[in-house]
Amino acid sequence: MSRRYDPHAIEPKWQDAWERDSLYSVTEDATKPTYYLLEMFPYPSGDIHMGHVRNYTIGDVVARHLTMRGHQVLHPIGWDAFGLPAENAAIKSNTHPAEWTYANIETQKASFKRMGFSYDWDRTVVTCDEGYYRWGQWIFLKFWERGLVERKSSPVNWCPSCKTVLANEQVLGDGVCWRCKSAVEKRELEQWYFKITEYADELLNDLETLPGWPERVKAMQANWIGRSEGAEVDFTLCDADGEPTDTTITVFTTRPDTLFGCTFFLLAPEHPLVGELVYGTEYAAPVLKVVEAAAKETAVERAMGEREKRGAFTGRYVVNPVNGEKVPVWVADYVLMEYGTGAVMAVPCGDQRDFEFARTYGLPIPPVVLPEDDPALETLREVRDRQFDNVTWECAYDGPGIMVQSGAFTGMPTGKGGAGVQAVTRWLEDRGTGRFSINFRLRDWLISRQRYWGNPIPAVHCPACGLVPVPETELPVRLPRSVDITKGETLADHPEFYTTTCPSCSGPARRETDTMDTFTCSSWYYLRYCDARNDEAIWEFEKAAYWMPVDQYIGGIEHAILHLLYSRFFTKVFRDMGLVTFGEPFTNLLTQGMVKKDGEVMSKSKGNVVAPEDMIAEFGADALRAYVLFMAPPDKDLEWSYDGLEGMFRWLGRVWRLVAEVGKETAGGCGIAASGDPATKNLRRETHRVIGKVSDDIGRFQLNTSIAAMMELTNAAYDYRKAVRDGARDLALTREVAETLTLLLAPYVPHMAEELWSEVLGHQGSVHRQAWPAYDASAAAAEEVEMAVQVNGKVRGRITVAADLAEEAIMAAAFTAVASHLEGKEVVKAVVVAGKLVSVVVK
RNA sequence: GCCCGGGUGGCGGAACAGGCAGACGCGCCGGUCUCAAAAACCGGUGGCCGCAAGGCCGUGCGGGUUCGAUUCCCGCCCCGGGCACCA
Repeated sequence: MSRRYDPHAIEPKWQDAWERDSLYSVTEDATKPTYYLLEMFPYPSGDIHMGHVRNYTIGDVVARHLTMRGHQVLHPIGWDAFGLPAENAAIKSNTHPAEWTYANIETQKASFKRMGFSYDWDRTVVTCDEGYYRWGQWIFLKFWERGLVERKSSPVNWCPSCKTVLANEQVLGDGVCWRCKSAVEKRELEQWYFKITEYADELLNDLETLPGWPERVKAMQANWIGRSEGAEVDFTLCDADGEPTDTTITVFTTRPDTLFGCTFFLLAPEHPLVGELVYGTEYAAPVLKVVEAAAKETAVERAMGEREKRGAFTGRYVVNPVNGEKVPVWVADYVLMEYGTGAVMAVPCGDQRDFEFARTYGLPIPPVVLPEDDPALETLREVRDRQFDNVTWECAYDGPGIMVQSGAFTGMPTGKGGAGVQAVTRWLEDRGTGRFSINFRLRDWLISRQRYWGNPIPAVHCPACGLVPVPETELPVRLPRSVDITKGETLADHPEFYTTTCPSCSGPARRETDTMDTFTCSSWYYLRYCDARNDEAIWEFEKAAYWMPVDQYIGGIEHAILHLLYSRFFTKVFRDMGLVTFGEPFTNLLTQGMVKKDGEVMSKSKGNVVAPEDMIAEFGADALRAYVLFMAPPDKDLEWSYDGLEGMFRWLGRVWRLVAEVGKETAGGCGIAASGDPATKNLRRETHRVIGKVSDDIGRFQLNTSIAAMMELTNAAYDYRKAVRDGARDLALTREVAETLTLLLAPYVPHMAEELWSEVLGHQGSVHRQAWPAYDASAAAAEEVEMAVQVNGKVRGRITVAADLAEEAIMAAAFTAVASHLEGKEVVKAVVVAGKLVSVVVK
């Protein structure tokens, strides 16, 4: 054993030993409580960065801790290995995406082992392995059987840089691609969809069943799903002469109570009726100008939010079902085809956008809802028919109020979800011209991608039979290796791939050449870990039932919607298929903060990257692990500091020397000791206080304070050595403290703890197979406590009293301690807070 | 505009349930050892006043509740993130 702490000597040694002994492989064991701890699996980008180090270290500490606590802990890892970066890298370096990907996986795997992570390597999944992606295709077929797959044409997001379409979730708020950040364009294309909207209600409602998720993430998902209650209202379209036709146009509104204030009607520029309405009329030119301007607009421009509204009159009218009034139909660029029906009833007095539009184009703004304190209410309260056509307001009013100029509903209180809303909806339902309705912002998930390095969609286009699923028995549809991505080829360039016969009629047919969104691969990997090597089924029901749901999931906030929403959707479908019995995959979620340098995220372009490898080379993996945990609570961002890492290494050196000295001291046995002196008592108490603190803190993910507590125990042990000279020490206690500290440290600095346990303290068997130190509350309890004495809120003295002293006696001692401050004053009140302080109020 | 976070020493951060603000670490200052340095160790370290004992101020700002507020309530300011022409 070397005298100094030398991580470079001990870390690789133990990493090899753990691998040799398969120390972290687990199987189902009905006698133990289970715990499934999962960190989001990485994309194999090559080198690991500090974000990985932090994410996986947090998980590793918790996994190791729970194992020592007697749990059967599933702690797997794998690679989210399909995706565009592999294609881009392949083009750059003239290799094949597969080669690049598998080489990177090896590099990353080596880095993870070098960090000492306790993964069950036998369960590794790699999503681009045939044995994995075939089950992804199987899922696609099962979804299809259940009516959850659809191929349809609609306006979609197109990333010109990635040369593929994107799902709505994959376009960031400012209208750019989530991966490459280039501006996304709109294109009308036929694509494959998963009908996630069928689960919209459940995805929203079940958020309430997830108390272990951060509020922030739940709020973001709820926001994204965007449920609105309201009504559908049918407006009858008039012909060119203004006579009603058989055609109705339906709108969705959250405020049917304001229908009487509808003075114009709007269609989205992309609305299919627009061309037909203006064809061959004098209105065609100005309307088409608006349509074309909107079409040219990029998603970035659209995402800018409220801008100048543009529109044009179509020359046509619709009939308002509540009052039979004919209102003009306009095309307006602020109406979205993607939301609701692409048509809107405009109520300028109650909607700010309609208000601005009306002011721009000189359309009337009659008031239909007035706030209780509006002076105009007096004259309008009883007025059923429209008398006032134009408010003088500066902006629309959408708050609660009284309905006016609203026929039979006049005088009724109303507002969002108010009585008026319900009354008008019922009225419409009775006449068949409207109905209660719920609308979601969430759109179906566009899953097809026009790229090579992904999971092929198992479908065939047959000229006779249409779209035909590939039979289950023919899975997998293999992704051919021969595609030359460096020439920009995709599956659509490979006749040997797409030429096929129809599974239904055996006639010539064309295989689908799109691949699936990589988010489909990551939506079920956590289930596959439960039975990763199964070739007969996606997983064995009992094995998934044994481990799932994931007890603790750890990953980045960037997946607050994307991966986490998709996975929840998949799990609900699996439940409906009978593959699992639960509807939520992740019971608890921790979103870890970013690692920053100089206040900014580490990135190559900013040139502020700190390479984990360099830090390991200098201080070892253990110091790096402990450091990233110590510098901030896991969910907060942390600011990297080299000096801080050095300080961590220093502390580990101190622990090393302490345990080494104790090891030497107690090598020949602990003999008799049992001194009852205060220093010894104090150290014993401190030891148990720290056991309690570290145990609690891990449970709360306060890993930074748990390390601080271990530092305090180290300091206390050194204080004891200073206070009690060689030969006089309680060796049994000294040994107990050293062993306790080693056990507490084991999850954090697994190599050092292993070396101390076996080589320095001379135990048999891995420290990681030992039981977590037992916390003894009575041992941690102090016999005497120091209490502060406050006079009028200021600390004026201190008393040290027996912990169980009666309140009157404490009070008496306190009065004595602050006698000078009480002189000549009258005590008005005195409060004793056990173990903390005495508060005296004087006059 | 709406919804979440957050604002505490020179820095990262503590304070679990309203109870002594600043744990722990970094940095800095002083010291021991050394020819010197590194390492290690010892002591100090919120601000102001004071030789000292001690006193006053102090958790973004302004109020409030309370014996007592970083913590609870009301009203603001600033920073970060998410969503946003969603009818």
